[in-house]
Amino acid sequence: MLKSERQIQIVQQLKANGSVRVTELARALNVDPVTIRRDLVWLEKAGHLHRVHGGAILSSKQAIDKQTTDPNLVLKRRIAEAAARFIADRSVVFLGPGTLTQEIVPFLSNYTHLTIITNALAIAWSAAQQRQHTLHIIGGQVAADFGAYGDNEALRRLGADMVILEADGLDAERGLTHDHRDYANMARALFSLSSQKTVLIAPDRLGRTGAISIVPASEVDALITGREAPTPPLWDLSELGVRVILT
Amino acid sequence: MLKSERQIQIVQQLKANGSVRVTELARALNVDPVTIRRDLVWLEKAGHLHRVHGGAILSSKQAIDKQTTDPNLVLKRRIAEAAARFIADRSVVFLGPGTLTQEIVPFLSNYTHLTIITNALAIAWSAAQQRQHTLHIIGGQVAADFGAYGDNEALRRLGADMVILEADGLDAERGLTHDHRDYANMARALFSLSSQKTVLIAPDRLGRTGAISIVPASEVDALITGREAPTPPLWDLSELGVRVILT
DNA sequence: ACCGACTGCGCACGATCATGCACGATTTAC
DNA sequence: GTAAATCGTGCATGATCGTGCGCAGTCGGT
Repeated sequence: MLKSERQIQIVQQLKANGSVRVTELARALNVDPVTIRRDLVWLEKAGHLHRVHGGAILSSKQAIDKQTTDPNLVLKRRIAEAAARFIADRSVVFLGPGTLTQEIVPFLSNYTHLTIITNALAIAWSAAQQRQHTLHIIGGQVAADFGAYGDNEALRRLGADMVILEADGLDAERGLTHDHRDYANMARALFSLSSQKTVLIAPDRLGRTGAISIVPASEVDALITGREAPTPPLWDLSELGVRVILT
Repeated sequence: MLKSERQIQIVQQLKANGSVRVTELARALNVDPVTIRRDLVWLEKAGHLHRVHGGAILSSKQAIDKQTTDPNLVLKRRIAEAAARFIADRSVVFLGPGTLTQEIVPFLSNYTHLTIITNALAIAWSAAQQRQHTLHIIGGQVAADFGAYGDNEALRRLGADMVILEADGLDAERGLTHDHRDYANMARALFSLSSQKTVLIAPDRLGRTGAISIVPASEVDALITGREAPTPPLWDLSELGVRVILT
């Protein structure tokens, strides 16, 4: 059994019962208790549970999570976790606004130090809870709809090892697209921050064309999406030099 | 049963019945009374209940507990509400970082429209929940200790009808002071945003002198503090042209 | 194909924690 | 005032935890 599969099992059982025990999990999943403990340590850092002696219980934040009735949250977390693994420790990373990128933040608590730059208020707020990192915010007017802001002038002196953005569409002809004009313009400017451009996209948006073009598909270095993605567009993208990560 | 589960059970039963008895809990949860007692000790330290002979009852603080753990919050809210009344509707207001200024935000929900500028992450986050206002953020590196940031260059093109900051000390000789050097320097720059400078200060800090000077007392236009403030320094300040509001 | 770096996992060991029992001190009830 | 209930605390014991170490599988590069 894969580590990630096992951890999903743990979280599921936790949500079903409200608590889990190390010994029971070890017996049920047929692994050593120490492995379960390591899983719990990881899951606690990611904010999925609260560890106690003998097992783990739902974290207080988790209770709120149940309220957010986003059915895609599991998928979003999956993509976000894959994106987090893509980030090198001690590097400088830019996180753009969006619900997908936002889910990356909890997975960054395991890193010893990162320099996080963002223009998304929600990301800044959650990243600020992790004290070990350096956080930079790009100022400007906060847009009511996607809670981000952008002051193009403020970007000029900034750079990053990698830029992570999300998009509404990606196909070989029209390239990376978004349905919102302001977002597309901002994304275009943000991509100039780094030569390493990583894009998160929901699997059902692949092959779809959004309203406004951002950049040609060939400029995207890495694409992270779910394994439900349809194969035809993936082929085209790989030929354009886009590294595709399915998760 | 996990220790934490048992404690949750205890708290739930306590909230349901208003009181719990050690012997009953011990029998119901199938553990030794001494274990229950230890749980109660722990829960009392955590503020969840109040121990009495034979069991435990709801702590009197319990009702207030939902609101806060900060004993000064009532005072802070009082000062913040007075400050909010000072803000004119449809105006441009700058809110500096701090726990006092932060409490202003909830009182702004009744205004039809404000333009809020801030460099405090916590304030930005809570202000963003009120969609009717325009929110500007000043970018820069987020300081770990007071969660604010400041890029002096970004301030140049900004202006506001009023600036609201808080301070650690204010007296006639040394003027407005703060214990934190970075905050003091930032506050000095922020005051340049507006000719209307309003300062919030805890009443026990009046007449006290903080580590670093910000501006002379005469530059402060309005001072908002609690009615517990000692009279001697207030007199001096009034003579310097500072409008003093007690609440 | 080979090989070094990396990762996941199990085992072992000393440290820590949770719990029950015992016994003297304290409180409560009548 | 006295007896019973309850409490605090030291101690023993078993369960659980943290961590160093070694082994096996994986992956990218030569």
